[in-house]
Amino acid sequence: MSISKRKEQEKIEMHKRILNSARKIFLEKGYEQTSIRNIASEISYSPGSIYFYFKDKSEIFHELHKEGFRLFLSQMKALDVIADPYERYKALGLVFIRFAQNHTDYYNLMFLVSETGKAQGEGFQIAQEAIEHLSGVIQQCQDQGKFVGLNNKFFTLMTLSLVHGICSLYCKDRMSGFFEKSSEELMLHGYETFIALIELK
Amino acid sequence: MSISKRKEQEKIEMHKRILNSARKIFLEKGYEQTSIRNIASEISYSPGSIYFYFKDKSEIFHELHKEGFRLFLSQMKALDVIADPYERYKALGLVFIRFAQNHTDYYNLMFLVSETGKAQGEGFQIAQEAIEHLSGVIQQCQDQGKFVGLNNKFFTLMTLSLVHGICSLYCKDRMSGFFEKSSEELMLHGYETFIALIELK
DNA sequence: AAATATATTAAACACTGTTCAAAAAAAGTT
DNA sequence: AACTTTTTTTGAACAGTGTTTAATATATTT
Repeated sequence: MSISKRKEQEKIEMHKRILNSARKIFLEKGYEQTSIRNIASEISYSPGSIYFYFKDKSEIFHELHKEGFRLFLSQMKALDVIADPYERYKALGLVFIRFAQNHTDYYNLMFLVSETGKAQGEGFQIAQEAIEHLSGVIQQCQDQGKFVGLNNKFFTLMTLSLVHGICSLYCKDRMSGFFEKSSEELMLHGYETFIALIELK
Repeated sequence: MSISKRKEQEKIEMHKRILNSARKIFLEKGYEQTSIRNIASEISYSPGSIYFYFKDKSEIFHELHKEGFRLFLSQMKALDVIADPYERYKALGLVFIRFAQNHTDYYNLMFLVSETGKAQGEGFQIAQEAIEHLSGVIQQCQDQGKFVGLNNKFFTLMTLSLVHGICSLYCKDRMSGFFEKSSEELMLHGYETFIALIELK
């Protein structure tokens, strides 16, 4: 029994080792520029071996995709300590922005790389969890008389779009050069302008 | 003289023929899934010949990239007939959304495909033209007492982020499934929620 | 020790972007 | 018309890609 357990453990560790190698290269070079052969040689394995642990390249990607979302969700939920819903709402946007800044490569992997073209099935679920969290906080704001007369779901979508838009422009480097300030500053200024808009509502 | 002119004409037409083939495949399959061999075989040419007319794959892409921006800019400028700046501002967002709907593949090519990683140099310029156009319309709104006390550039960036965010989610198919409505409806509802927010400003 | 199950590999297949020497076609010159 | 030069086109080659698979090595069980 302990032998088969050890075997299982070793299989899990191999799984991890591949994922570590893949994470490093994926985050560094992006989806297309990462090859199975690169991932394998990084851990001194043959390319074929990878396929013993993963169905294909896309499955490795999805694992990291989910990983990114788990990290992201944990940073969102860390804000639960903020008592006031509206303050929490505002902080949520900043979590988004900070995540895009500190984990640009993850952000790309999670939101901007398309690979299969189709929606991500599994990772899809955890993404939805993040959205429902945001929606819940907005509901709490509305319960306190904020954003009255505005549909909760549409407002959630709008908030999401705005923050994602800022982060997308940042991650694709479409922001620098447009104005004189740094991209990091611009993200915050853009978000603050949005906050200034809803401040009265 | 007329011979060399004809030669030149033929070279231009070959250029066009390659671009037509490339456009078809690029818009259908995206950047990575389009191969030089595909483009060539579509017009019954050898792969090597493509390189007589274009430096590399990326140059073909950039040509289409610029093409998309020209189309986009023309749709923006068609709104110049709207006299009221604020009405024009609102319509500009809808142009964005409609463009993403009607030319999803162009939108992907223009804003979401990254290929080189670096900012697009040439196509960059025409993108900036679109931004300055938006900024100008916002300035006209501010001249009429709208959006007072808000920095023009930051407000431009915010508007751009919001609309681009909506379109990005749409184009990457990250919108359907979240709520019960169709993606097309959601785009409009999201934008209308934003408009409802700034209506009072 | 033999048989079985598991894990790993190298080679192969059909692709990719790109280069380049050779061939073909067209144009210019005598 | 024949010869030369230039322009255009080609197909093979190179180094790379994801993936499959038959052969091999390792480890476990009998």
